[in-house]
Amino acid sequence: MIRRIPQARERGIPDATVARLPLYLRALNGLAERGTATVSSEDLALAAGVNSAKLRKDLSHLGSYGTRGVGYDVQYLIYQISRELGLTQDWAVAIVGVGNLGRALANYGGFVSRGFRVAGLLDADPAVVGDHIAGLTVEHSDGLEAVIRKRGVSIVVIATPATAAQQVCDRVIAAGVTSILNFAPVVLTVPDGVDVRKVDLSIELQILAFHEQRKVTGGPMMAEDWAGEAG
Amino acid sequence: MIRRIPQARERGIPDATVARLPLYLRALNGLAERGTATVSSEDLALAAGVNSAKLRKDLSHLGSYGTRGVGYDVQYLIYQISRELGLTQDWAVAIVGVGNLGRALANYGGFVSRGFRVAGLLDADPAVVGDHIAGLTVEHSDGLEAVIRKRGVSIVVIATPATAAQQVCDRVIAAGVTSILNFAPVVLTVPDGVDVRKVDLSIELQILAFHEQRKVTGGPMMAEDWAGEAG
DNA sequence: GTGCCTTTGTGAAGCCATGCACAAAGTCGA
DNA sequence: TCGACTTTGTGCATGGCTTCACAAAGGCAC
Ligand SMILES: NC(=O)c1ccc[n+]([C@@H]2O[C@H](COP(=O)([O-])OP(=O)(O)OC[C@H]3O[C@@H](n4cnc5c(N)ncnc54)[C@H](O)[C@@H]3O)[C@@H](O)[C@H]2O)c1
Ligand SMILES: NC(=O)c1ccc[n+]([C@@H]2O[C@H](COP(=O)([O-])OP(=O)(O)OC[C@H]3O[C@@H](n4cnc5c(N)ncnc54)[C@H](O)[C@@H]3O)[C@@H](O)[C@H]2O)c1
Repeated sequence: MIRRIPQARERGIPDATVARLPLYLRALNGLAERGTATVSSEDLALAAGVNSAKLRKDLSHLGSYGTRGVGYDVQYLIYQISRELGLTQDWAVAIVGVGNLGRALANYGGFVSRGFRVAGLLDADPAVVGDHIAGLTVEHSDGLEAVIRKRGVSIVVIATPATAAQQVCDRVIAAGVTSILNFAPVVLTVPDGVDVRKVDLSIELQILAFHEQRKVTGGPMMAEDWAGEAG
Repeated sequence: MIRRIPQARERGIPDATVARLPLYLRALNGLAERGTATVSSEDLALAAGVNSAKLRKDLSHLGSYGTRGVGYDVQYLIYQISRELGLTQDWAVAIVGVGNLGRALANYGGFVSRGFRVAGLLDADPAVVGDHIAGLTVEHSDGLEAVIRKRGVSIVVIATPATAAQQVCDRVIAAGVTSILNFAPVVLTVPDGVDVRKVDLSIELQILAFHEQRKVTGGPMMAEDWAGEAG
């Protein structure tokens, strides 16, 4: 469940816009690497895979950073979006649950390059505790609260089995964390002010299957034949 | 974008509804495991973390499967949603790119339990080819098209580096695949009729960082109105 | 400076999703 | 059988998001 953050309206940036800013940032970084100095909304929209009017409206929420007749300065826009997203500062992230998925995340370099620093790996399994992964040592989740407080962890990634997720969630919130990324297939219950985002790969596959089924058969199998089966 | 022709029949289920059906299904399975026979929209909505009116409207798109005064039959609703999502049939999935993430996905049991069968693991690295993971042998991605055709793969998961993603995408589409789940941080260009869903963990973290920053400082660092807020 | 050309920023319209509120429909006990 | 009670299914209002279309703004050539 994703709770709405009332504060997001303080500067009036719609949630839909915030969700696209990282997309623009990625496209801009690609342009910067190729040495592009300025880019029009049309070209940037193409690179980001969105409508150009939508892109302009999104960017207008941050300020008037474009030049009419020219476009946007790539470097300047990268900075402005990064600042708006809070990527100009360093975020300490802890990963709880170092199984298949937790290891993949720990080894992933794409986080660090975006200002996210993995500051702790925690697991409840003694067989896993002590493992060295990506330069870190897995610690026992008994020390979860201590790790969060001592290392200034502000974002926690939950990659435990579903049965442990709510318990872990409660503990990290009690320790002061208000931003959680949840991979466990369970609806987390959290108090107001805590932001939970979820990633459920199984749901994505199911959505694909829905559309795939429609392409092949035009709908659920034998839809009409089943109409009278209820009751 | 895919344009749908509205039929006289209620075959047009809104995307927002489709995206929630797996959520309901998960909640229903939890209820079924605990032996619950019927459930009201209120209770099911609570378990799924949505508004009850929204849940009823979503379910109404599938048909009138509830009983007024009683609620919904758990087993029957599980079947109806599964059928609508196409989970009553078996989907063969191939994972391309067997690195950190690809391995985690291959080892994950949550796919198989929902009707998705991993039918192939493919990688371009000879050092990886031949590895045994979750009962499968990693094959060379040269044989991508053959694997897709021979094993009836209809959904492909791309877990390669970003630089290889578009190329892999083009190949699987040429081989007839029209459903792709992409983990690489790039915008894939595909022809009409091909569905691409993306999962970008980095984007999720950036969205969390945006909200986290607002909680802590009230906005981006060095905001123009910073001085005026003192006092 | 002047005029032309490109591109931004945004008003306005349309679309879709959400959630309230309630009549209709069905259950259940007497 | 009947009436009280519960819960569904949905009409409708509200609000947010998307897209179009264009005036205003700025660069550039001369
Ligand atoms: N692997 C995938 O591709 C994938 C895909 C979708 C969803 N998921 C979900 O992500 C989660 C993790 O998946 P996985 O494949 O890594 O599972 P896993 O079993 O390999 O790893 C889970 C880890 O969490 C640890 N753990 C258990 N309870 C804990 C606790 N209370 N505190 C700290 N650590 C604890 C376990 O010791 C284990 O190391 C699961 O909820 C799974 O459903 C995984
Ligand atoms: N690991 C994570 O947690 C994570 C998180 C977010 C995004 N991603 C993205 O997911 C993708 C995979 O991440 P990873 O950590 O597993 O990377 P990885 O480097 O560990 O694995 C990539 C694999 O793809 C293979 N490969 C390369 N080119 C190929 C080709 N043309 N055909 C087939 N296979 C090919 C490589 O041999 C390698 O085994 C990347 O795009 C990454 O940005 C990963």
